[in-house]
Amino acid sequence: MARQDNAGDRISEAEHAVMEALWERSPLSAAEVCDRVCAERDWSMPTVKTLLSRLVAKEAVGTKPHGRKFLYRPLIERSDYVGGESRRLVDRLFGGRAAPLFAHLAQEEALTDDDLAEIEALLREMRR
Amino acid sequence: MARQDNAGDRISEAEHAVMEALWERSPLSAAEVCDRVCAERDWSMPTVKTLLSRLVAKEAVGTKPHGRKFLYRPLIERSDYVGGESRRLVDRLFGGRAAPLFAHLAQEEALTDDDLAEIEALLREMRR
DNA sequence: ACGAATCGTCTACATACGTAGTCATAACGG
DNA sequence: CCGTTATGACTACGTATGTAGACGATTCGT
Repeated sequence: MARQDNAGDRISEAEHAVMEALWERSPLSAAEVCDRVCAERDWSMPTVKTLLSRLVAKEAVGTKPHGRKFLYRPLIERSDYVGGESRRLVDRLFGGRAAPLFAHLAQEEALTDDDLAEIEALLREMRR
Repeated sequence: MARQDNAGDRISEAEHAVMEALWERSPLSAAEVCDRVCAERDWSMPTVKTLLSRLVAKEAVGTKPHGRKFLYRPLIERSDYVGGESRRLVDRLFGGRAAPLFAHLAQEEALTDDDLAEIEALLREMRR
C-alpha cells in the first residue's frame, strides 16, 4: 500500500495561493499564474516559478509540455485540501469535534445572519 | 494604539503543544511541562526549554520566579488563540464565511449526531 | 560548606519556507 | 538565419521551526 501521493507533503501558505489560482482555472502557464497572484501578493515571476516547482515536487500540481512552455494543473482536489485542513484544525483545537468549533465561531459573532440561515437550511436538509 | 502584544508572532505547532499543557494547568515549571508533553511527543527537556523560551519571547507565556526556578503561565487565552486560528482558516479557505466550512464538515460526515444536536441547540439559543 | 542535581541561557544544526536572482536553452519574429 | 525574448532549472539567502547539546549559575542535601 504505497503512500498516497499527496499525503506526506504539506502545502504552505504561499503555495496555497498558487493552488487557489490553479483551482480557479487550469491549466495555466507560469506567466498566467503570475498574472493572477503576483499583483495581490506582490510577488515577482521567480517567486511563482519556485512555488510551482515545489508544488510539482510535492506532486500537488502536474505539468504538461505545451509548445515550448509548461502548463500547470492541480493534481489534488480543492475539496480534499480544504477538507484536510479543516479536519486538522478541528482535531488539533477541538479534539476532533466540530460542535465546539461552531460554538466558537458563533460566540465570536463570526457568523453572519446569512451563515446562520444557510446552516439552518443545511441542518434541515440533513435531517431529511 | 500600540500593536497588541501577542498579535504579530504566530505560535507554531510544537509551541502549541506546550501551550495546551499550560492551558490545562498552570503555572508549571519547565520540568512539569516536560512531564506532560515529552512522552507524547517524544521530546527531551532541552526541546521543551527551547519552546518555552520562544513562547516567552513571543509574549505568549509569562514567567514568575518561584524559589530557584521559573513558573510558566500562559499570557494569552486559549479561547483567543483558538478563535484566531479558526478565523484564519475560515478566511483563508472559505472566504471568511463560516457556512461553507460547516457545509464541508457536514459533507464529510465529520459531524456526529451529537454535534448536530449541539449546533441546533446553539442556533436556538442564538435566536433568542 | 561543598558536591551534586537542577534550571535557564546560549549555541547549534537540519529542514522548511518566503522570496528572488542567474543562466542556459529553446522558440519566435523578422 | 540570427538576435531577442520567454521559460524552466538551478542557486541563493534570510528567517522560522523542530530538535537538542553545552554550560554556567544556583540551590539542596547531607
